[in-house]
Parts: sequence; structure tokens; C-alpha cells
Amino acid sequence: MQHSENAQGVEDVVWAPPRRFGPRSAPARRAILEAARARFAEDGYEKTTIRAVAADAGVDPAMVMRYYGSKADLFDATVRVASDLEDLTKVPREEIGRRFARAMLGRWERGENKPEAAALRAAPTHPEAARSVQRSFNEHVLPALRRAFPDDPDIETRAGLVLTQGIGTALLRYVLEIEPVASMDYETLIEAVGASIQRHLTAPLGSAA
Amino acid sequence: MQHSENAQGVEDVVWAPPRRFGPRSAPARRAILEAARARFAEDGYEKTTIRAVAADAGVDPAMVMRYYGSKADLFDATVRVASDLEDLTKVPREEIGRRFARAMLGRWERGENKPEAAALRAAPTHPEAARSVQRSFNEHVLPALRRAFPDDPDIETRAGLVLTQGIGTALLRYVLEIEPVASMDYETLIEAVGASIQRHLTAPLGSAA
DNA sequence: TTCGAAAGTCAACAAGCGTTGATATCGTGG
DNA sequence: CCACGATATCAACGCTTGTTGACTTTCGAA
Repeated sequence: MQHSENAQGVEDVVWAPPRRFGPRSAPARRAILEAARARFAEDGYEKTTIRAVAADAGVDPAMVMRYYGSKADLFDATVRVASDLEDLTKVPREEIGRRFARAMLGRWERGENKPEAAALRAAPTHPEAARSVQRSFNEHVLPALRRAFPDDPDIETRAGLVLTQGIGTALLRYVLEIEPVASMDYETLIEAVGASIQRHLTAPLGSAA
Repeated sequence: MQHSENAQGVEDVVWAPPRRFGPRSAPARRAILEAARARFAEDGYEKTTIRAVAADAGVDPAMVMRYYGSKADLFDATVRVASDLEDLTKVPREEIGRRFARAMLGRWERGENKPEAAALRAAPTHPEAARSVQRSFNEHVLPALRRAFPDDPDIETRAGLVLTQGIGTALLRYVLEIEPVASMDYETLIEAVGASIQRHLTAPLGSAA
């Protein structure tokens, strides 16, 4: 079950501000970014402080500003991530819903989702984070589903519906930890969410479409 | 931190000022609560300031503290609301999903949802808001569905799944305004979300439940 | 009319925030 | 060796926040 090419834990696509900084500071920059991901994912945008990120990374707060410009820019760097979706074109059509649910929720279940968690946690109060969710839909979810259903004229509407089910599940289970969703058996959850997504992808759309 | 008068004070009340305040201040208290609802719903917990609420209500910031104790207590008063769900016992079983979707999303669509919006907007960063979502599930969603499906042993799991679909839709359409969900035709949305909820309520549950 | 409590005003505190600039230290090329 | 730019440290700035206490005004009851 491959989820991404670079299984390398922390990919070093450190969004580099030009070349004003030599390679000697790479460890510090990486430590800052890692600490920022954890803090933003856990506390959201407002409650995350530059000072706390710096302390977690073991650097001076001024270094954070030096390398990332501002708190807003640091957040942008935090949520900027590749996170490709599995190729669904070779999956049998009846299985796509389940596979999509697994691809989306698996990252959360395994805890390899700091950027997504930061974006989702911060989205309701930080507009830039909401735009990041929109971008993730435009650049990953929608294209992947379009490739799987190339001749469906309503695929955009369907993809939006898929996202409501997927993000709703992630929010309740992993961010808000609402019971019984948070403690629900994972396979049962995948089964139900996958079937719901499958329905959004294939069932007839009602009303004026 | 604490705002209690320690020795004599029996207990500090959470939401409604007991009768320590005369009826002459009722308009001000109501204006404060209304302004707080709007601000919390729009900006979330952290970005909402006592000063802004006071300005919107046309009162002095100190009045907000006087009548509601603290910012956290003001938020509690904001999200404490009845919002009963329609009685679903007389609805045909095949229609319950659609009716539930309408009951849940209709309030949002009509904008009569300030307390829910405040709770959902603030939930990812303010734990008390997340607990308010949990309470709403425990006290309204789950009982309503239990009455509609009294003999289903998995109704709690099913109700949780229903909530993932319902809250996911509300979040994307009304809070984050993610396209194409935000601009989707309302009846089309109800049809799809209602059918998904219906599926969660009636389809067999997979795996070990 | 008088008086006391309720209602409202005002200024300030202490703490925390993002951010900045001056300064010290390191590491390497000449 | 020295020098110079990159790297790191430090202290502070200006601002906003929740919250508080002293003060004045309002108003109905005695």
C-alpha cells in the first residue's frame, strides 16, 4: 500500500527563500519547520506562538523570523506540501470509494499528516488555511477523481460531495475527537465512509444539476 | 484566572446571571450576547475580543465582564442553546435521511445558526467548543435517531457516521466556503447528503462492530 | 427629598504577542 | 594569520489582550 514516493520521513522540499541562506543553517530551518508543523497542527494558528515554535526547535525566536519572514509565511511553508493521491485509474470502479477513503484517512490514522492537520485545524479562523484546503481539492482530489471518471460531466459536484464526507470524518475523528467516531473501529469506519463516497461518485444526482 | 469571590460566594454561575442583576440591564445583556454570537460565529474564539463585542453591543468592555464573568464564560453562554430537532418517529423510514439533512442544514441555509456556527468555528482550537459539539450530539442527534430506530443496536455508531456527513457538509459549505460545495444548488445538496445519511442509518455495517 | 443599590464610565495594570535592530560569535576563503 | 559574511543572541519596541478597581451617574423606594 504505497502512499507516496518519498517514504523518507521528513522530505527536504524545504521551501527555500531564495538563496540568501547558506546550507549551514539547514538543520535549524528544518527543526523550525518541524516544530511549526506540530504546533500549528495541535494548537491552530492564533494560539501558536513564534516563541513556542522557537523553543521547540531549540533556536532563538529571531531565527524564525530571519528564515521564514513572518508568522503568516511560516504557516504557508507549513501547509505547503506535496501529498499526492494514489492513482485510482486502475482500481475497479466499485472499489474506488473504499480506496479513496483509505488513501485519505490512512495518513491521519498513521499520524503522517501534520500539514493537513495544521490546515484543517486552522482553516475556520485563518483564511489562508481555508484557501489551502481549497487548493488541495483543486490540485489533488478533483484531478484524481477526474482521471478515474473521465466521462462524468458532474464529477466536480461529486468530488465536492466526496470531500464533505472525507473532511467531516477527519475532523470529527482526529481533530475534535468526537465520540463514538473517535474510538470507532477503523475498518468499520473505512467500510461506511468508503461506501458513502462510492455513493457520491456513482449514484444519480437529484434535482436540477 | 478565577473570578470568584472566594469566602462568601456560593458558586460562580456559568451562563445566566442569577438575579444579582436587576431587570433594568436586560437590554444590555441581550445586546452583549447577540454581539458575542455574531463575533464568535464569524471570527472564532481567539480572534474575538471583548472590546469588539462591547463596541458592537454599544456598551463598555467592563460591562461584558460584569455580566458574564470572563471571555470563556461569555462563550459558554453563546453556545448554550436549545435547538431541538424535528420529531422523526412519524417520518417514513426511507425519508428519514433526507428529512434529517434538511433539519440540520436548513438552519445554516437560513442563517439562524449563530450558536452552532460559533461552536463549529471555534471547536478546532477551543476545547470547550468541541465539548459543545459532543454535547449536541449526545443530547439531540443521538436521542432523535434512537427514537426513530429504537431496535437498532448499532444506532450510536450510525449516528456518529451521520454526524461526519452532516458536519462535513456544514463546515465546507458555510464555514470554509469551499467550492463547489459552497455554491452548489441546495436541493441537489440535500438530495445527496440525505441519501448518504440514509445509507449510514440503514445499510449493513461492515467488519467487527 | 434622601439614600442606597444598581448601572455605567474610565483609566490603568500585567502579561503576552509579533517583530526589529544592534551586537556578538562562528566558520571558512584569502 | 586575518577578514568577512553567515549565523546566532539579546534586549527591547509598540501594540493588543483580558481583566480589575475606583469612580460617577441613574433611579426607584422609604
